[in-house]
Amino acid sequence: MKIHNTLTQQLEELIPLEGNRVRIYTCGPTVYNFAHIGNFRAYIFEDLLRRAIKRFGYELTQVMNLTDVDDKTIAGALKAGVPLNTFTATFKSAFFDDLKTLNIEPAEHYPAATDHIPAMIGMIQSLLDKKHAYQSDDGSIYFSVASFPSYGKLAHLDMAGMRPGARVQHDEYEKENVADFALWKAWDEKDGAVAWDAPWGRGRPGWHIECSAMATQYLGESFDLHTGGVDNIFPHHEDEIAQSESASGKPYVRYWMHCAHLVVDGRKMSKSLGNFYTLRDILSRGFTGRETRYVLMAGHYRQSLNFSFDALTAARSALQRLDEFQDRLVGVAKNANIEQSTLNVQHSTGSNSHPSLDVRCSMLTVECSNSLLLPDWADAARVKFDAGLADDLNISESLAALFDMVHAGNRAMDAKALKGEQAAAVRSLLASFDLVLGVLEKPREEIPDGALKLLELRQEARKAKNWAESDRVRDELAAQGWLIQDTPQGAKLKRK
RNA sequence: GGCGCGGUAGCCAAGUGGUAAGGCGGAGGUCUGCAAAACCUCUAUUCAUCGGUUCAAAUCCGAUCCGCGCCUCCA
Repeated sequence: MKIHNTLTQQLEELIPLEGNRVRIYTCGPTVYNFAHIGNFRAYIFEDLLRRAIKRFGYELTQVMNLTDVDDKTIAGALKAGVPLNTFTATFKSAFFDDLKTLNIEPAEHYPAATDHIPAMIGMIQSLLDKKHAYQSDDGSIYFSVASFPSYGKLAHLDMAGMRPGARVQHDEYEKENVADFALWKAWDEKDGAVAWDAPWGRGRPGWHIECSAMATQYLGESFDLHTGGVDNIFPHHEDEIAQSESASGKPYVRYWMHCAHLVVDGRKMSKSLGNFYTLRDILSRGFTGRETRYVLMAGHYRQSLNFSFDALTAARSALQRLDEFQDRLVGVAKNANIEQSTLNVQHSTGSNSHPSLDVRCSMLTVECSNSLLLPDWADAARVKFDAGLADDLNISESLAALFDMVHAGNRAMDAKALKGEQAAAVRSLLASFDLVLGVLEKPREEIPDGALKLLELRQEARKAKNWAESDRVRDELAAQGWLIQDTPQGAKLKRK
């Protein structure tokens, strides 16, 4: 599997530092508000990466941090008049709800910053001891960029050529160098009750230190992969490298991956611009998490994605086509009396399941036992699907493989050239694709008895060639939101 | 000013030297009592513009135009 490394600006083969396990740190949300779809673009990119890594046979440990102490969370808690942890708890919980809605697989660890203050203090102390950090007059601790010669290597910035701009805050006059960044912020009135005691004084951690400290605790001083949005490259990730490598004396991360921004109407979407949609906004307009996931996933992660409601509508159509195809496969398999259990051997159901090793193995076994049954076009799709993923998550190629397969499969079924066992094998292949895509599972639709009765009524009317009655019943069902789909195999109901 | 990304059909989007994937939309067709749904077929002689290299360029080189991001706490 090849991935684009921000550090080297090149495609590189992903090779874990230790054994078969990929250790990955993904920058998570600051829990001061509902996350917006731009945030979720990043989390879905990370989810796709995670699932692809697993598909290629690696084991994986993923950490996603929750930033629950910073200027914004403190300000939010103050405004709401509640303690910090009460304030952030709401948004932590909302975040996990949203992950479920988007069928994002849970990471192995979700450390919150406020639960790891001692680890941060330890790392800062080590940096002070090694003279990589200093205390300013107000008591804050700063990292000295001058003490880390390769500063700027990730963002490819030449610090010597950088000029102090107007954005440098007035209150940063205490720093030795404008590029120096806070490891620890001395307590300030605005912080209210939010403070911890450190050997050098009371205060709270700076932003970057939490990621370094928690990554080290859960993944070690050196690990494989670190991801985030492009806007994190500088200064956040650059600073993480500086402080982590200065503290440990070891290389911090081997591969860095960053996803491009999502834009709305061609403009950067950000909380500060206020032109953002939360997942809840999308849902309230009648779109589903599944459709949203499709849109956010379907573009290459290093390409900026222009979000639109038209794209959601297009995703709905594409997903319906995939659903039809699956239903059709099941129909063909059933006609050949392929056992239901074979058809159901499949993927992670729902967002909570960890496709554990067991599930994977059984999945692979099924795929193996079925692979001999796969028609050539399906096997070609499998090869192309994997080739796309292995090429720096070229999801477009993988999706093209999927749709090629749908097309070829429909043609084969039109020609009655697909045997029941083959249909079941193709269905299994789809299920294995969905271990990565997470969008193929059709939400189960319970059809109420009333609707089924009406459908029967219509069938009787049609048998009797009573077209007026048949059409009346059809209209009645339509009024209830049901579409009748007359197929050679009989009439089916479908939600409009 | 520095660094970086991008401009491919109505829309979205792959393709980094060998003659334009895929999705949505649209147009025809099949099926059907009629419809709908579904499926099938078709839908870019051309890749921002202009030059150059090459047997061969969307792909390489140069120039130009346009859009976007980062350059201190925003995924």
